[in-house]
Amino acid sequence: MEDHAESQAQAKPSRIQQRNRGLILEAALDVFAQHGYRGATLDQIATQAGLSKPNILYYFSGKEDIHVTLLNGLMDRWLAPMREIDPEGEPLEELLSYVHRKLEMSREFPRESRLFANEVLQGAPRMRPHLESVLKPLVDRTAVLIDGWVRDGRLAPVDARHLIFSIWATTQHYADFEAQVSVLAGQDVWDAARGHVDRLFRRLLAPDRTD
Amino acid sequence: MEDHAESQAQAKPSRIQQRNRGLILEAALDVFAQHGYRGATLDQIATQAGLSKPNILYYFSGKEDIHVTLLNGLMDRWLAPMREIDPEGEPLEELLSYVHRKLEMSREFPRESRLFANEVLQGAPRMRPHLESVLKPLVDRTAVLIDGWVRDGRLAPVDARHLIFSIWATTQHYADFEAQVSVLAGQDVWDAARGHVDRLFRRLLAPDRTD
DNA sequence: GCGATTTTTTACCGCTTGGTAAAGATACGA
DNA sequence: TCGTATCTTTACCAAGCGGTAAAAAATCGC
Repeated sequence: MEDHAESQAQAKPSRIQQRNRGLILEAALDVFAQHGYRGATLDQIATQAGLSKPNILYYFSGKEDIHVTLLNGLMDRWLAPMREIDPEGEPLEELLSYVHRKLEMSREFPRESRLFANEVLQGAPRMRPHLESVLKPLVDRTAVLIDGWVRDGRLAPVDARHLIFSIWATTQHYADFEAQVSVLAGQDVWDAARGHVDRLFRRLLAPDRTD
Repeated sequence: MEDHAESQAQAKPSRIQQRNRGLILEAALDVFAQHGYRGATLDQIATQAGLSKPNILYYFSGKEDIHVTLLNGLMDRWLAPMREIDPEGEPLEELLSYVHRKLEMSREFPRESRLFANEVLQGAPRMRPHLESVLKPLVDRTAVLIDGWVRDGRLAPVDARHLIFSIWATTQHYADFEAQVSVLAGQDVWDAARGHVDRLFRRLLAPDRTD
């Protein structure tokens, strides 16, 4: 317990600690995404991670700790596409790029999408503070940006917040409702999805040419 | 046990049976929609229904029985808006009416929406047969109808199946992700939502005037 | 190599879960 | 009113849950 820095939590996680915490979070992502918070069990997570249950509780203080660690850690990656919208860019292109980045995230990280979906579906009991403190400011800022673009006539009139909802809904749908989509869609789901959402939002947002 | 009709399951549910099965299903809808299948408990359902747990198991053979009864019973109501699309109607109006009916369902029956969302999110383990046998034929039929409209130039070109996904995604989003929407949206969410989705799909679907 | 620390395992615990047995209460037809 | 069928309650499990204590094992600084 001879810390160099006083009143500081343990500073340097060992190699083993890093590796095992990683294994646990990876396994927990799988299990939570598939069964939701209450449906997931520590035994499942432990088995999937290749560790024993008490060993997991050596690295995390409990089930909830694992869950919020996952959620908070994912938030940044999840919101990155929106942060990348360039206020100086061409409005239509910026928003369409955002749509495509979001769709790509659904394709590459469906578990993360389902983890959030599960949490929000159940009322976001463990994430609401984050929604208020992180998501809301970002959305507010983006909405102001979009409103400005609309006011300048560089985008067709649109409700910025509901536009954002639509983008989230349509893109995340392919990850969250994959069980349904796979029953109903043909092959090349993602190709068709890219073409469809591009067309959908292009037609919505392209300003009517009045020249 | 003196049945008139032989080899028939009990034909006439008594008043009490009807009432209590109804109470149970109503309570279970609440609980399942909020916590998902594994997160829900029979005790919660029993308390909410005002009955004892063993009494609930007198009317249903188990937790799963309640769940599939709910799901199957809801399927019809849930798919009704799509069935109401009139092949003889004006394409754009028919599809926009469908969108509005769907949005109205999200507003009026958010629990039902979340129940389905939970089930599909988890891979539709208890509903996949229904998806294949009921949902898929209906969607196939509707897609053929839409394809025809597009071929006749009465709708702008669109991938029928992905159009349907978009309609589901955008409208159900307001029910399924209400916890998020309520943090981010202003007042009059539903008014704004109606205007937004109408505009979104009108611009997507309205054929380009080439006269 | 050795003492101290970190990591892992074994053996549990109290509680909740879905579900059951069987007695008791209630409703109902004759 | 009485017997029978329906309904409800009480008292329980066995299994699974999240979590803990403490000893054993592995690791690491020296």
